[in-house]
Amino acid sequence: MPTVTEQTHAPEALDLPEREPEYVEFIRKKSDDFAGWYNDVVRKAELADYTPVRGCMVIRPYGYALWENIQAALDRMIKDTGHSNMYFPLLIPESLLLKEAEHVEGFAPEVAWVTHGGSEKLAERLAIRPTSETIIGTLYKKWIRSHRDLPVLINQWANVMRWEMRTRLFLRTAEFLWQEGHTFHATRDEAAEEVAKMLECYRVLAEEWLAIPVVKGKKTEEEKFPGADYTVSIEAVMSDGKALQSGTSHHLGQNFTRAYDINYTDRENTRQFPFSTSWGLSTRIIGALIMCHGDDAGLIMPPRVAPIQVVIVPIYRGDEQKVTVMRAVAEVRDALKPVARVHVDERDEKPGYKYNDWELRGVPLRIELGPRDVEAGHAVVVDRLDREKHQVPLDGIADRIEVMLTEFQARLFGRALRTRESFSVEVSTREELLAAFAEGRNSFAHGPWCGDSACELDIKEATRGVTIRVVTEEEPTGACAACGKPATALAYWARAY
RNA sequence: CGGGGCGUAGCGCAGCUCGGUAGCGCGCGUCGUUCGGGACGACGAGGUCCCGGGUUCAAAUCCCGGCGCCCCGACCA
Repeated sequence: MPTVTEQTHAPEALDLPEREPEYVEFIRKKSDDFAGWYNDVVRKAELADYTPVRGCMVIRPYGYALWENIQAALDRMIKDTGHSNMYFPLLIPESLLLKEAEHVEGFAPEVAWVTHGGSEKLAERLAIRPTSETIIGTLYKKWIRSHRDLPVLINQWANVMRWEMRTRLFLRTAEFLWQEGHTFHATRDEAAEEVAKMLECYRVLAEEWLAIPVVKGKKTEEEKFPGADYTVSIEAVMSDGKALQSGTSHHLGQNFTRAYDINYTDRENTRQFPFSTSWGLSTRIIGALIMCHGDDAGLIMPPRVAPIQVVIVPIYRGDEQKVTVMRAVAEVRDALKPVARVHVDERDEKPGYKYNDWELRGVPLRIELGPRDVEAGHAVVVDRLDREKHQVPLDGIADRIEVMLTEFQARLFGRALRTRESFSVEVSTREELLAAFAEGRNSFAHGPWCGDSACELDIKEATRGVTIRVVTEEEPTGACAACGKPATALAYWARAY
């Protein structure tokens, strides 16, 4: 300890820890206020913002670049599994929407209507699509004639609108972007195969691209899509312990094809109704990414979809150093281009400002390059997950960065998996199930279930909102954890977004 | 749809109780000094105080009526 006469700093500085803060807080703390933290991250990382339009957000360039990367990955999978993209109208005549009873009932409360064209009142009002089964079915009625026309495998990337009571950026907005796949098949089994195949695509997207571990399973009667025979989904656990449905795939049976009179002639020359499916994944998945991976410093982007994977922050003083440093920066940038999405931050700001800024935006790797580094022939690479600083030789830096990005992706997934495990609890009695959610606690509970809707609603009531996210094929052991009746499935209970 | 909160500079807010020149912080612009974890100084630009009525010599402030947004519940990808 320095004596008083040796002090070179303000006296109070001596009482503070030696260590510099690792980051500065510009956003609310995740542990204090999860919802506030989420909002701050979305807006300050410039993913999205509110607009003058009720419940509708603007997706800003950084957020849209992320969505485009997600889209590109999923679009590839959709095409590789034999589907073609097309585009249907935004507006759906009311009469079309009304044909499938359950479907209407499910969506009616949240449909927005167009009632006028110019100054003229329309004879029939038009719904702004909340989903497109009805318009697509109506058109395919014209095009499906023979068993030779099947299967129909199509997808569209579109916006849809649902007049939600309460909205949250990305998680629930009145207008959102998604893809909706729609297929028609000759047999129930073939449609079932399709439903499973597309859910698997969603799992791959979530786990392998977004580093979000998910549970695949079937929705209960309470939670399934209006008009579906059954719905399957991928469920992810956020870092606050709440679950988020992140992609769904529906077996529509013949419900829609009967309602819309879509039929074909089979080999035996008899009239048949095809079986249809639909499946969708929306910009909501970005909300999952944020809540799954983010920390107190902001976002953490999975490298495979990160708009910027590596950011280079040049450090220099004066023009002479600038020339030397920028030459090295250009070399590193060019070396990295073939292996990574790289960005050089040339803004006229101090390095510390840039560090915080890029951490908030979740860029996986940051390269700091200053005169000392150029001199020594290395770069300082800082990892967004643990903020460890690594000295990496400039010679062969691209190979090293490529490996680091791959490792980052795997570590991020591992971390998310551990988070989910920390909320996971196996329950076999009602007491255990209720305890898992006591006093507003969040858990991801799994245990045997009887399959009864009344039982599910009873738990929802008793816990103020806990629902069965999915049930899986796994063989249940023991009696229903909720009510003690014989179990028919293994269920996952959680509070959900 | 129930409950709560808020509309004042780009953003965050104070001022309103008790009417009298519209403020603070951040950000923004110019210049200078700075630059290895959000620097500092000087000067400067920026306002239908959500809208409409009313009271008053005078309204951001008081009264009446709208509108909008956010948060918490019920419903939902």
